[in-house]
Formats: sequence, C-alpha cells, structure tokens
Amino acid sequence: MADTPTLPNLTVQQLEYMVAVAAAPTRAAAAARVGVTASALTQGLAELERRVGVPLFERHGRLTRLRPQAAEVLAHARRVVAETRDLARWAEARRTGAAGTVRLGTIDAVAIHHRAETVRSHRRAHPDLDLRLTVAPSGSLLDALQVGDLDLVVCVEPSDFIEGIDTILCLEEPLHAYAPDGAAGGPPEEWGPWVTYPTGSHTRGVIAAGLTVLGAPFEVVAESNQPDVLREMVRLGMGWSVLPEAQAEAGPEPLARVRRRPIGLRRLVVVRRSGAPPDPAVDGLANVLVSG
Amino acid sequence: MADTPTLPNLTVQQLEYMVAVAAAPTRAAAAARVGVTASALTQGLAELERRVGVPLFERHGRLTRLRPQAAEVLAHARRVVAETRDLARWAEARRTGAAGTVRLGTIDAVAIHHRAETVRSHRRAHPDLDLRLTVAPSGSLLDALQVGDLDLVVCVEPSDFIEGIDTILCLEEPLHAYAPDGAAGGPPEEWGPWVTYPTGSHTRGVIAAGLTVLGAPFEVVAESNQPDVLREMVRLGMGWSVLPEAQAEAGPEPLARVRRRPIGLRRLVVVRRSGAPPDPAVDGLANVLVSG
DNA sequence: GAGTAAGATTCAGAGAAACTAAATTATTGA
DNA sequence: TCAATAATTTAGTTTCTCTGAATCTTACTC
Repeated sequence: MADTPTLPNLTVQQLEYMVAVAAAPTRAAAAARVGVTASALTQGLAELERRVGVPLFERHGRLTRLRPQAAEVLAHARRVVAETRDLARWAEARRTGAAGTVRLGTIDAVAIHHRAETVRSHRRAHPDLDLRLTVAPSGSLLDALQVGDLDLVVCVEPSDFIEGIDTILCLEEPLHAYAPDGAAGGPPEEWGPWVTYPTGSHTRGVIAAGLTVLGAPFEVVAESNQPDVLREMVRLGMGWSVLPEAQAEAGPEPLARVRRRPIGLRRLVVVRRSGAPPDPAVDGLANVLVSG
Repeated sequence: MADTPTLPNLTVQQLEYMVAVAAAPTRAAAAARVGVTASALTQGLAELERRVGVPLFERHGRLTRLRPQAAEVLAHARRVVAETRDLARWAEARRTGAAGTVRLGTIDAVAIHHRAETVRSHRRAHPDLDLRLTVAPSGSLLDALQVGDLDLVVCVEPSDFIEGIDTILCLEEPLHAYAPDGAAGGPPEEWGPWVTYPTGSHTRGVIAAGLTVLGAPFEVVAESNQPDVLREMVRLGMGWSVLPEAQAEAGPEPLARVRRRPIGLRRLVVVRRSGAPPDPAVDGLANVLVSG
C-alpha cells in the first residue's frame, strides 16, 4: 500500500508503447513505429509494468507477448492514447485559429456591405470557430472592446487618440451629399437642412468637418443611427443628408448625389485591445477583414 | 508542426494537478491536496501547458485561474484521471488475489466432500475471481497441470517423484475395506474379489500396497473411476472394495467396514507448477485449500 | 553441433524532467 | 507604508528516460 500513495504516474508515452507492441509483431517493429530504440521500448514498458504493479508480459521463445491479463491495461492504453490524440487535434486547431471564439463587433455598413461576404466565407472555412457578431455604432463598439466584451472591432476611426487599442486601416469610404427630389442645384451655402447621425457619432464628425470646409451650414432637423432611416427621410423630403455611397445608393431607388466629388472620407479601421493575449482565431479573422 | 512529431507526452501526474487546481480555490490548496509544494504544482502545470501548446491559465489579481478554453483540457484530465483510478483499483485487486483467473483441478472427493465448503466460501469472498473447476482423476489433473491447462490441482500424491511440480500435503484420508452384505468375517486371505479404481490410478496403488501388506489377494473383477459406482457395485454383491470413508459411508445407506482400522492412507496434496510465475489469486486459493 | 542471425534485454552514461527549499514578485488589506 | 497572502522564479539535487554498446537467448542452417 505504501508504494502507491496516490495514482500510478503513467505517461502517454508508455501507453503508446503498449499500444504499439500490441499492434506490431515484434518489439523491434513496435519501437520503429514509435520512433525509439528497442532498448527504450523495453525500459519504458518495464517501467509501465512496475508502476501498474501487475506482470503484463511474458516471453514465448524469443518473442515477448502480452499476457492475457494485460488486456485490461491495453484497453486503458488505447482509450487514453485515442483521447490524447483528440486533444492534440483540438489544440492544433486552437493554435492555428481554426477553432476558438471570436466576439466581433462592426458597424452596420461593414456587416451588411463591405465585409459581409468576407465574414461569411471565413465562417464557412472554419466550421469549428465560434464567431459572435455584434452590430452597433463605433463608439459603443470601442467601449465594449476596452471593457473586454469584444475581441475585435471594425468601426470608424476615432478622431482622438485612445489609449490601449491598436488600429489598422481597413478601407476608406467616400461620403456623398444627397438632397430630396428637386432640391439640388444651388451653391453649398444654400444646402440643408440636414438629417444625420446623432451627436457623438464618429461619422457625424467627419460629415460636419467636410461641410464646414465647403462653407455649407449644418442645421440638423432629424437624427438617426440607421443610414437606411436617414435615406428614407431624404426621400420623404425632410432634409438633406451625407451618407456612405454603399448605403445611399443601394436598393431599387438609389438617391442621387448632389455633386460628383465626396464631402469627406470616413476611415474604417480594424481595432484590437493592445494588452490582449495573442489569439490565433482573432488574428486570423483580423487578417481577412483587413485584406478584404 | 515540428515541435509535436507524435503525441504530447502528458503524465497522469500533470493531469492530476489540473484536476486539483480546478477543484481547489487556490494553487496552494491544490498543491496540498496532491501532496506537493506549490512550486512543483506551478512547474508541472507550466509543463503541461507547454506540451498541450495552448495557453490554459491566466492571472486575476493574485489568483491564477483556468481560462475558459481550458475546459476541454480539464474534461480530458478528469476522464484520464478517473480511468487511471479504475485501473489502479483493478491492479490492486489483481495484486492481492481478489481478482484474476484460477483454473483449479481436483479429484471428486475433494470437490464434493473435503473442500467443497472451502471453495464455495472463497468464491463468495472474492466475487471478481474467475474460478474454473475441473474434476478428474489425479493422473489427468497432473498432466493438465504440467501442460499449463490448469493452475492448481488437488489430487492424490503420486508415488513417483515428478519433475517440475511443487506439492504440499493437504490431508491424509483413511481408506477402509467394505464387503457385500454377509460376506465379511473371514481372515484377509479369504477377502475379495475386488471392485476398484482402474489401473494407473494413484488410489489403486495405495490400495494394492495396503492389501498386500495384510496378505489379502487382489483379484479385480470390475473397475470404475467413480467411487459412488464402486459403492453400488459392493451393494449389488459384485465384490469387495476399498474406499475413502467419506465416499463409502455417505448417504442414507452407508456400507459397513470390514475392520475398524484402515487398509491404507491416501495423501491428498495441493500441487502447482514449479516454474509458474507467482500469482496472488492462485496463492490465495492454494492457501485456503491447504489450511482447510 | 557449431555458426549465425534475430529478438530482446541489460548496462553505463548523458541529458531532460521534476521536486524541494529559499528567494522574489505582485496583490490585497489594515 | 506595512504585513500577509498567492504565486512564481531560481538553484541544486534526485529521478527518469533515452541512446549506443554489450550480452543473452532462441531459432535456423549447414
């Protein structure tokens, strides 16, 4: 009893030896299969036998075979080796990013237009990846990222530097001005009034700056975070708007631009927390999001 | 890929550490539970993490906890530890003789009379013991023992020394002479004719020697290996016989002895193969058979 | 039978792994 | 700031495990 205070400290290596000798005709062959010398195999199996505490092998002529009672141990060995193989596969998938969890947050334009197909095909290529998508305005996304509720964000680049995050440029998106039917034509001084994103919105900041440069007044009569709502407001004649081309001109009845050149560019960036431990699953998704 | 040519060489010890830290609030407590220092636990888990190749732990304040993704590894660890515990129990049973296989051969008198209760209670005390009983004449039993078809034999001691077997005296059984009704009474010279065991029987040898010493002729008119058959032959008046008391005088109508003192003693011995590897299950049964 | 080859084990030594004890770092709370 | 707690790092020792060489045993061949 004193020689087995706890559990026998078997190693996967030893169990592998056991499985190998059961499968191979000779020990030399088994040794070759697991890639060690016959000597190592002998010693390893002797150690296994010692730790189990029950005789497992016997010599028949110049072969040594398993004793019948070793069948129990062999079955155990097979189970553990198989499970360890599964574990190794799982670990490999985790290491390469083929499996894992990524909590992705994007603004609507990215999820619906720019990277919709990218996300879809990445998900298809990695069926074991647990991908959770949150769609929200840029500010909310960055807050969630900093708190640790998200792993990866695609949003409009914030105007102020933010501590603790790394950003990579993903794409630059032109913002065009759109007017209700029949209202276009005058100089910028006569444009408006406007329907646009709420105060605090990153995109609104870009729009305000662009209009100011052109000398257009920026009187806001309605707000929404949803570009399709803003588009319908323009169509209803409530006011003018500056919108991403992809969202203003999508659908059966696209709005018409007030002028050919954009009012401004909004920079969409891929963002991660600086301090976060490296995670191949996040890396992989970030890469495809950047490269498109 | 080059760092994992085969399988990660995890040890049961490491998996035990993993299970312990999952169950205990702190690492120090886990270390105490498995009976090592906190340092050993730290190093062992670091090694496990390195071999799996996936980060498993993270520090929260001054505690280090399992990361969520370690759940897979923990499940694996629990399975393997549990199975190893089962294996250890099985091995312990084998070591002590509580489990295993014993192929026992005995002559009929032993199985039916002298050691019937011994075998029954031994079997009851060791439910996991696979006990196989063969009943045959002594000669057959010893042949089977030498060939390896039996592990343990209880039979009449052979008159000649036999190479390769170890015998221990179990009990000495008196053999008495019995005559058909009304035939008893005369001097030994007038005894007979006889019904007895076949030529070659160990018991027949003992009987022949005993009768010769008394001066009785040994004319044989019928033979059988079965004592109950011999007893019935006596009852039918076919001849006299010399039988073990236990078999001649059992049942509702016991035979009557010709004289009070036995004709001879047959020595029943417990026999094992000399070269056989030690087997606690066989040892255990041999012990109770000898001591009765 | 001697000679030889195959299968396996034993031995000695080198390198890796794992443990303990002590020193160190980091965090929490008074 | 001080002390206590949790864990890790470091240094040194012991234990494992492997390779390569030598040995032992068994089977086969001439």
